[in-house]
Amino acid sequence: MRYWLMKSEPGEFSLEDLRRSPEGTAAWDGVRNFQARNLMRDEMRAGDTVLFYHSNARPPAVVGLARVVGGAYPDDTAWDPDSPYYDPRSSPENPRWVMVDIRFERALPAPVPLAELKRLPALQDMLLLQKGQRLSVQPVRAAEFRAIVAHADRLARGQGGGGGRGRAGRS
DNA sequence: GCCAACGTTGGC
DNA sequence: GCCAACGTTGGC
Repeated sequence: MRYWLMKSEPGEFSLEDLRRSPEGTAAWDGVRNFQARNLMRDEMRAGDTVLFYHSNARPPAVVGLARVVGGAYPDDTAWDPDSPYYDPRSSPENPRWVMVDIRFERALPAPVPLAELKRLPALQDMLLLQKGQRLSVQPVRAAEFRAIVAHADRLARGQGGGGGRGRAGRS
């Protein structure tokens, strides 16, 4: 099972929008970048876990978890002239873009803002944090995934920081 | 709103 | 194949 991070602008499609979708499931359409497409098409599998990231938000943050429902299939919004994702170079006979279905899993107990991610030593090499990096679909290492979820739990308990281990011997 | 960084396009 | 121009992403 692999881990991914997928970006969406909450004004376009938020984690809450996913939660309210039928069966909590929606097609991740509109990806128009070859590298992101190839990852969805060639690497994503049913059962993979997705970190749902709100980009262009205040603050930008990882806000929840989702599950990949199945493998990639043609993105039909590319064939719709009325769609903002229309691409005349794609056709049903020769689809250029693909999408996957993802299902809402849960909101994190607290969003983990980008600034917090940057503070965590375990995430120093995370793709999201590399300069100039802007892939909307990106692989995440298992250790990175665990660090983010653990930090969300810490933030929810109001323990904020350090990015380190929990305090020992609390009473 | 600004702008750095990046991807894509298309002329040559 | 090169590369300038352009459009987009996305944090700030």
